[in-house]
Amino acid sequence: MQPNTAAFVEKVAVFFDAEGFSRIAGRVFGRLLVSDVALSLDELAEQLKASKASVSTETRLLERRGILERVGKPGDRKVYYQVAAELPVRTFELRLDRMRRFRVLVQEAPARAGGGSGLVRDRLDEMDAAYAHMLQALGRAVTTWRQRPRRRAALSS
Amino acid sequence: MQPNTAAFVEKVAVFFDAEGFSRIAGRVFGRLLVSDVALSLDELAEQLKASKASVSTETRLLERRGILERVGKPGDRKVYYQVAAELPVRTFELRLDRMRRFRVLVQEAPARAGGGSGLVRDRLDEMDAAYAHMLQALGRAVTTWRQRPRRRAALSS
DNA sequence: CGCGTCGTTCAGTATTGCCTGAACATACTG
DNA sequence: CAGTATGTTCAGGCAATACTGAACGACGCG
Repeated sequence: MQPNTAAFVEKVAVFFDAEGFSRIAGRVFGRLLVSDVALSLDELAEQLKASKASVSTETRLLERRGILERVGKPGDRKVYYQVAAELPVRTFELRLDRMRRFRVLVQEAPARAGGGSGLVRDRLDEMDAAYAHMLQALGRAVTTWRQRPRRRAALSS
Repeated sequence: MQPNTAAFVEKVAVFFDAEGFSRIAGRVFGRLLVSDVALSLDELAEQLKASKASVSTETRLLERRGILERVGKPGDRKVYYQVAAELPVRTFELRLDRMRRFRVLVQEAPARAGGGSGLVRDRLDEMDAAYAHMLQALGRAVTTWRQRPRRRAALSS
């Protein structure tokens, strides 16, 4: 692996770290982001200097979140990982999910659910309205991106 | 502090935890979110059963991020904290920042900066375009929210 | 000035959770 | 069916860091 690539991978790793992921998860993602071929567990473990155990755990986590995909090769028992086809959309949906989860937290706040009125109530209502506004805008943006006009793409099937 | 409130505070705390903040930072924010008066360091420390040292550190962190505000009371030397006035806007701006930071990471990826072409290059270009699209939409949404028509608000000065 | 109040800083501890090696499960191969 | 390759799970070590108590500094008041 080129030193340039290694540096990039590490940057992605610290970013993921700050986002609540493990560092190895970030390395795996970063590595696959700049790979033009799918990589096996062993390849990832070796290139990232991490144990196969960690790589196995983290790849499955990332796969569950729709960030990675497993692919097979004919006549090969190994599992290969690559970045998800709809990666950008997927990452935005993950962000949307986080926002939605926080919104329900606000909605279920006792000061709000319990009726009543006052400063706190108003504040929470405003938060909720703001989240409604932003979530709608974000959802629409994802949709328009999905439907964006594309250059003639290579057929994949 | 009511048990309901304590439960809410704790929920916010675990959410913040997952977002990379410390748990106490989450507790402070959660508590202030449902308080109709600004709270002092000592009050926060006591109610959250945390040391004044931690609360001091975390409040200053949250203040630096524009999530909290310090306010004073006439004839009182203490510092009181409350949730920022423009809280919703601020939280979205923080999310925007994170996205922007990741975008520059992608833009500076060696496989992209180094010219060339191919699958990886296309993927990174697509990521960048997607981020451009989403960031623009988000920025617009924040603006429209800022300019939203409001009910007659109580004058604050 | 001296004293009490308040906030910050810092070294040390405790806890969390990341990461790993080794054992285990499963599936293929000859 | 034995042997091998591959992926997963798990207990334990270890590094990072969250949190605290105590010392410190600053400020205002009498």
